[in-house]
Amino acid sequence: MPTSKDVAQAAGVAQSTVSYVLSGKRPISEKTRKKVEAAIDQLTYQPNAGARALASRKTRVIGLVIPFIPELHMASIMEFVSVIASTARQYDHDILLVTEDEGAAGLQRVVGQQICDGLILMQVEGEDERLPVARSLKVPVVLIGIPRDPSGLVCIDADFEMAGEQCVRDLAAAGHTEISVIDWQSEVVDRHMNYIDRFMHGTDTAAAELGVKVLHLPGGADHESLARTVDKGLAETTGVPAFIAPEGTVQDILSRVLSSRGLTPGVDVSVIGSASPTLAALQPIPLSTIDLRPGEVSRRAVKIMCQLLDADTQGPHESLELVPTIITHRASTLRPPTGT
Amino acid sequence: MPTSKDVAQAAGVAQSTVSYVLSGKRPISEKTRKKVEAAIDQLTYQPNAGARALASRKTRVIGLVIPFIPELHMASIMEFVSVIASTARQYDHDILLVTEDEGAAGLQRVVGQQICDGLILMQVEGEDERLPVARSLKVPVVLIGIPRDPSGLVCIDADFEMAGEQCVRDLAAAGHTEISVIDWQSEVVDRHMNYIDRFMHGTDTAAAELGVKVLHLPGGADHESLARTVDKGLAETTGVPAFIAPEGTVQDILSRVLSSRGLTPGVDVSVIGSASPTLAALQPIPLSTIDLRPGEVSRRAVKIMCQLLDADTQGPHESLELVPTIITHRASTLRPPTGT
DNA sequence: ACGCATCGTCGATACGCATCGACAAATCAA
DNA sequence: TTGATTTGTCGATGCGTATCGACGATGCGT
Repeated sequence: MPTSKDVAQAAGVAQSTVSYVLSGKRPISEKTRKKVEAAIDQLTYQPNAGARALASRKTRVIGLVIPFIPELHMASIMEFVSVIASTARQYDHDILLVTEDEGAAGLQRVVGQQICDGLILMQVEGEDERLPVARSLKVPVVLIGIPRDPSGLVCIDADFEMAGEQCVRDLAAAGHTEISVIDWQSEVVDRHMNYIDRFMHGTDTAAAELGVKVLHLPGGADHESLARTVDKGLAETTGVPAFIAPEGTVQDILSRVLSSRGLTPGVDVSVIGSASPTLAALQPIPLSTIDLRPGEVSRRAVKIMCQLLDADTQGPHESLELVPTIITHRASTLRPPTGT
Repeated sequence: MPTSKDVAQAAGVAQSTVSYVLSGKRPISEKTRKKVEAAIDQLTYQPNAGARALASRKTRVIGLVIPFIPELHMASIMEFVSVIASTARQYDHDILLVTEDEGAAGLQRVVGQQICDGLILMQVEGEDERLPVARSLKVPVVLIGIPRDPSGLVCIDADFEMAGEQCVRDLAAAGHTEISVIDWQSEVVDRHMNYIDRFMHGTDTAAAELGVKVLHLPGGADHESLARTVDKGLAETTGVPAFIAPEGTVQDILSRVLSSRGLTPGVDVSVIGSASPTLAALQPIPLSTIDLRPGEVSRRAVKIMCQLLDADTQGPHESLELVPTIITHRASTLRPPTGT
């Protein structure tokens, strides 16, 4: 592997000059720059990351703490991971994976060893054992998710409250007066995922305002328990039933249960799920969705992180950003009565 | 951040002694070791990764090149990623994410900058633009997937041929003589994923041997095109139809199509899908599955990589490892006739 | 008791880059 | 013309660790 010294020699300049050509932190004459760049190309020189990190005290690596809760919809997590990695590259950073099974100690490790300059935590819970650690770390930390006490932390998430409101408003506008909201699976609820409460609060707010009834039902991961849930929802509904299923795994099962009950979404029942536009369109009956915008949340998380890294002002930052959700009507919900 | 020099001072020894305590590469007296370890604890010292990499020429980081093909089943990719990361930690290594959108240049970058000691490539295609690069790199590369020409490469994958055989044998044993194999979606097939051919070859081999008929049908990502495919399969079958759907996204849709055709898996149709045991059990009708063992493949990939890194013998290694697949009977396939 | 191998520790150096101070040359103001 | 600045480059130093050679201390056999 060639070093900057080799480049310097090939270009007939000092090593420091090569460094300045690369960083632009001092003026360099056009002539010298050309020479150096030619030498770099010719040797296919690439700066050594370790040496760079050692000298500059910046690794240009961001640690990404990924959850691995089997109950969660893996596909959506992958969407976060993928977008975060791509976006990081746009800011000339790389992503180091930190798995949950190391727990909070993992955070201390990667920061302590100075493997990365900052951390992004996914799937932050209401009360998260990682929060005290996150607060005490001397590197920027961005949370995806809002803990119960976000003080001293930088958080970003989809606006679940808005999402809940949008769903209820949309169904109410379609003429529904009784709406069943299927909760996340109990395994997830028990982890005190704060976004669940926010979503439910949104549905209730909108319901109270519009004078419609919202029924909260427990979610479930298996066909049978979810079938019971659905039947309960159906039993308590007098008009055309409406379901909101904000979780990916739940909605897959839901649609099957409904069809086994002889109900067709968009005709004698309304269903709103959560999925990307692409996925929604692939369903047998195009699914009306509430888009929680994982891609946008990911992009902004990385952006915030990189801003914090650039600013590198030490003060304990604190901020909270909510990404607006988007509701999209498709064939799985009743059409609003036209006219009037 | 404390350095090994600080530790040395606190323990009253030389910096090099601290280093030897940590690495164990030279004998250290019990007394000195205790002193040093106490100082390490007290200062909560952690070695600086950059400096370590610079001096030792080892980063203890493995680059993981993840695909991001929307057509692929994201959930299963996440399974790979997650297990790879956890396993790497067991070997005291970390995982750096390299996204596909950098293409082959991304590989050169992370290796050239010496951000990582080796690469694991996921989702390797039959003809992959990354292969020539992989061969030319001077670091170990492990491929998950088998390219058409695996010479000079270290590959590991599930034994798709065995999987195809197992599926056909299993259905034949249950009395089926006509079996429909639903291919991967055309977007995936067009990428020349070698595993598809291997799977199909396995089904054909077994079919020829057992004297049963295998019908290959195109997959599809949407309900409508897959429905056509299924109908074609049904039309060409005289007895009880049997379907093999080795792809996650396809099988989800398949089950709905079948139920909309009035067919019940395990009763008047057999279905074999691919899923982890946990997922399979959650289906409305527990799904008979061919387990392609992503977790095991991931673990072995990391293990191979770490062995290559330890051995650090330079010679161009070459190997090919196939992980046996596991077929599991559940309720979605007919029971084999008992007795005789 | 003597040479010799082993043990345990130290000091010095290299790893590749960023950065600071110094300095010569070029530019400018008066 | 001269002093003050700016521009462009160089040399030296430090970042924190691993590792090599050296060296005193210890244990061994004879």
